[in-house]
Amino acid sequence: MTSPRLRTDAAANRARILEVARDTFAAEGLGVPMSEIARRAGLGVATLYRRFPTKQDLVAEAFAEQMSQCAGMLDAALADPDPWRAFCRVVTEVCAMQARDRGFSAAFVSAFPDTAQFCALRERAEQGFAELIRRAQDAGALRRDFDVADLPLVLLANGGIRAGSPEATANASRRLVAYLLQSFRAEGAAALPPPTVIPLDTALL
Amino acid sequence: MTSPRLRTDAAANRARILEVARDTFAAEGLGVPMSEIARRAGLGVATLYRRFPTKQDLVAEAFAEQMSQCAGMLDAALADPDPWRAFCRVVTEVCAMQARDRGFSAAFVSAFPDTAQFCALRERAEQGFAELIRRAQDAGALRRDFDVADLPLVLLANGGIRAGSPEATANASRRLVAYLLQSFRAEGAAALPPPTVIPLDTALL
DNA sequence: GTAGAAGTGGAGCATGTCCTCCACTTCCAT
DNA sequence: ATGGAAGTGGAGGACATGCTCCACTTCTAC
Repeated sequence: MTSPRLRTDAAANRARILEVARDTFAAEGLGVPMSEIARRAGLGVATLYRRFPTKQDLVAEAFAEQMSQCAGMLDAALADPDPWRAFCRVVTEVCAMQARDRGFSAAFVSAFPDTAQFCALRERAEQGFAELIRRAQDAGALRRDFDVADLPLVLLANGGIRAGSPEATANASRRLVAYLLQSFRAEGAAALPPPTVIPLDTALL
Repeated sequence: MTSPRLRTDAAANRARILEVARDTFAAEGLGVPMSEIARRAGLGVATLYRRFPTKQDLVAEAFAEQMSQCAGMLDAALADPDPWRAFCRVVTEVCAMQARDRGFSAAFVSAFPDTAQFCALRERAEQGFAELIRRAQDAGALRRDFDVADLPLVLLANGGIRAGSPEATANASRRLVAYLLQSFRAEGAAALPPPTVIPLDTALL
């Protein structure tokens, strides 16, 4: 991939850029200008663009780690013998991650429009989550009319939560997720309007 | 207020601007440039700025109607003898409005930072909603740990819902609200993380 | 040490948005 | 009808942001 190895100083700079980008995007969202990232990394803009030809590229690499972290969470949940707990864990953890990282969901749609790698990851996530749903429903814990499309719904809703401080946001998100998980239980389930497929690309501004 | 009355043609233009602005903001959000609004109204930008010195002013006036519509919904709900139905109605209707209008929630925080009129309206809405909560809780329909701060939470979450078409958005929003209302019922209420006060100004981008 | 490839910085281009300026046009009281 | 206040349009100033160009610096293989 990165065939010709970078000079040592360049490699260090590249790493610093990514580190700064991760922190900054997490704290302030994807709206931060490239020049600001460059400034914080103590570099010129040109350097930044030499490593990451476009802002999307930078965002994509900056969030790659969290991407696989998500996949890891799913695998862990799939290994859990208790289906309801597994389901809750995934929803809770993904939402917590989203609440922690301001740019996370935006990165999802803005940075990986249709790279093969991303599509594969998404495909796997969908199938894994569908499996979790099936198990939890078969165990009688999750309501029968819960739909795969309800996960994007939860993520969209959770993505809307933005309180003042990071802590406040995290708290608010936790409470929302707790509410939602209670309504996902099979017990008192009353009728619902039908689910809606949500096209990911138009979902987030 | 508008002491020196406008010339008839100017008044007509002003009205047209507001009409166009309402439609455009509702359909495409507040991101639409002023020049675009002017173009659609068949006017120059200067005219627009003469009537509404700043974009905020235009937004504020464009959404004033919906503002009072909200107040009306609250009054209607307060007149409802069934506390739970009243509570559900307010949540459902406000969320539906928000889902219908892309600029609605953004307008709330961006356009009325601290005009006296707006503060008064908000104050009244908060007190009215608190009253609805109290009644529904006293009737044993609404869970005891539901907090006033949960309304902003719902609005924030609902504001995050953006599917492709207006219809899809409306559907998705309806489903989310249905889920939430079920978890707000007193019956199966399990423990929740504590509520968080949400500073409105920082809430929406 | 040194040549030259690799890397760098900052000015600056292109674009988009809010808003202002001012020469021109339109309405209305007389 | 007409003078002048009220209204208007579009160019363009100010600013922000993604990205490029190119003269200059730094590293590293020899």
